Amino acid sequence: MVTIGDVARVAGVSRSTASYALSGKRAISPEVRHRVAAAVERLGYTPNAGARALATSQTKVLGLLARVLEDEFAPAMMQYILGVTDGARDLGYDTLLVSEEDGVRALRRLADSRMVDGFVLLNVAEHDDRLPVLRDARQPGALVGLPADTAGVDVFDHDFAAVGRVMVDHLHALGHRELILVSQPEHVVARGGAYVWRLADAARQQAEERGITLHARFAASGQPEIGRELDAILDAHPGATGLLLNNEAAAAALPGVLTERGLRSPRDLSVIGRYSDDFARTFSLPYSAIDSAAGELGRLAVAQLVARIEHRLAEEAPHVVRLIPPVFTDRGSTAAPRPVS
Amino acid sequence: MVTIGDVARVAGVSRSTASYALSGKRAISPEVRHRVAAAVERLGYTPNAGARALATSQTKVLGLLARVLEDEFAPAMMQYILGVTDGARDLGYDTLLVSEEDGVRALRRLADSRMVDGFVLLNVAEHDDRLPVLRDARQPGALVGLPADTAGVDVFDHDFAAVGRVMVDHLHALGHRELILVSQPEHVVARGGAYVWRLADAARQQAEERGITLHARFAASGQPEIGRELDAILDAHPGATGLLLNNEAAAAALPGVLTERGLRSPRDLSVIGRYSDDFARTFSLPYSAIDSAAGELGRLAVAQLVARIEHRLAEEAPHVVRLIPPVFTDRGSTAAPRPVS
DNA sequence: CTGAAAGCGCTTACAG
DNA sequence: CTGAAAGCGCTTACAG
Repeated sequence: MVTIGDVARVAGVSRSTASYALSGKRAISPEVRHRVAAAVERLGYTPNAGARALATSQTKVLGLLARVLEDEFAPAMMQYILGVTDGARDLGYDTLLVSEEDGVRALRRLADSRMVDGFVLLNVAEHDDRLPVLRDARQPGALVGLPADTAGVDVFDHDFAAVGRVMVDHLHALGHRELILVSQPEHVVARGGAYVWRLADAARQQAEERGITLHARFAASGQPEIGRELDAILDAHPGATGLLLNNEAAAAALPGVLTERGLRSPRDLSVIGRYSDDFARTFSLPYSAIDSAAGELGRLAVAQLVARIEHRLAEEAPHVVRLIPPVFTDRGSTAAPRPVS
Repeated sequence: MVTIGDVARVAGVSRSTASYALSGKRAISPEVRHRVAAAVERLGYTPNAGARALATSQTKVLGLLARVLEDEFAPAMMQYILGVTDGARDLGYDTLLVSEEDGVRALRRLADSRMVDGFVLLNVAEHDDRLPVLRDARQPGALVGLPADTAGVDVFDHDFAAVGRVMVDHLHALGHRELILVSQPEHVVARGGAYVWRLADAARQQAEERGITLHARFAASGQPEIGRELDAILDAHPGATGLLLNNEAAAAALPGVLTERGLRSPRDLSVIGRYSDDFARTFSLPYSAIDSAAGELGRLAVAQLVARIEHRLAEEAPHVVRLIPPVFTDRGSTAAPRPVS
């Protein structure tokens, strides 16, 4: 293995000079700098990451803690992860991805062994058991997902409350007076998916303020249950003219359900979903939908985290809670309700 | 930070003894072993990963090189990644995930800086530019995806040729004599997705052997193009009674297309797809399909890689090329073709 | 502008 | 069964 000692010897300088020439941390004569650069080039030198980490207490690695809840659709996490890994690389960091069941253990292991300079937590729950450990760690952390207690961490998430309000307002403005909201399965919520509540509560409150009816329901995250459940939900609320879907599986199942019932959207039913353009395009989800870019959230979290790691933030800079606003993509699945016959 | 020196002092032994007590690499008196364990417990000691890596030349980290081709559906990669990260953890390794555009650079960086003990490459192309670099690296590598030249690496992939044969045979046995195969977009293939060819070639050959007709077509990876293209393809081959889909977007778009045309599966058209149960469930893909578990592939690759890293394989143990067989999931979308009227 | 030396926190021959 | 010491490959005060 070629070390900085080899570089120094070939360049005819001391190891410290070689090191400084590479880091640029002190003035070096142009002549020496070139000799060192040539030696590096000739020998194909790359610093040993472990040695550097030991000497500097910096690993240039970020820990990314993913978390797959039961019944959650894991692939949906990919966009967040790519946002983090790409964002990290742009800032000079690599990313250690951890998916193990026991996030607390993983966090402790990476923190205590000094494998990473900071953490990004994905899929953060309302009362996430990883948070106390993160606050104890010497490395800073940024979250994707809004917990109840945001002390000591930087937080980034979609503004789910705004999503709920936008959904309701959009249909209300078109003249709808009775809506159904289909959320993700209740036990996903129970496991910590507070975002489901944030959206539902805001929708309910907005409906109340507008003086319209909102039926809020949970539903399965896949076939065959979701098809039957949608049918039952539509049966139960024959007066509803608008359907809000916070559940990708429901959006995918709905076209078939409507066809079976002889219904068409938006003629018989206005529909607004919540899913990414990417999913809509690949899986033919045909409804107008609200989303905000997942990758952007990952990048934001990383940028803030790296700023803290590198102390480009004042030591006491307040932690941020940043909720990014929803974006509405119109696919023509909403219209004024049909006049009551 | 608490170091092994602290542990040694508290336990009243030398640092080497403390180290040996922890590693178990030499006999230690029970008494001393307990004192060391107690000290570790009391101080909350965890070895510094960088220091250990420097001393042992082992990082206990695997490099995972993902690669997202243009127009590929990134989330589909998630299952492979989770197979790798979970598999690695079970064997005592962490995973550094790299998604950067320039895989060659990334590979070189991780290899030369000694950040990882081995590599897993995802989405390996027929002539993958990362392979020469991997062969030059001192760390071993395992691939998910079958390249043209498999020298010096362990290879794991789906048996796409078998998938093609199974698809054709299944419909041939039911009495079909004219089939259509819809593959992924041609430029995905051009970028290295040789698996598309492997499936298509095998299907074509099998059709020939069976004496039946197979029309092979490429199609878009999403809406709105895919819907129109499916329509055009069906228009072009009115005599076809069976449809083979190596394209998730096509499977998602087909129900709507068939409904529009007043057709039903399997009555008017037998359909076999290729996608995971997970996708089928979440996105209401209704067709019988062939797949093999992506996560398993990731785990297999990691297991073999770790065996090499830890020299549990004879130094000259031949590299493996392992193709895992397809599994058919029947969703009732195939039947005998209707008698010609 | 440059060099000799100490130190980061481990592991592991070497010696007893 | 245990300890003193060297060494892994860097960086960075200290000295000139």
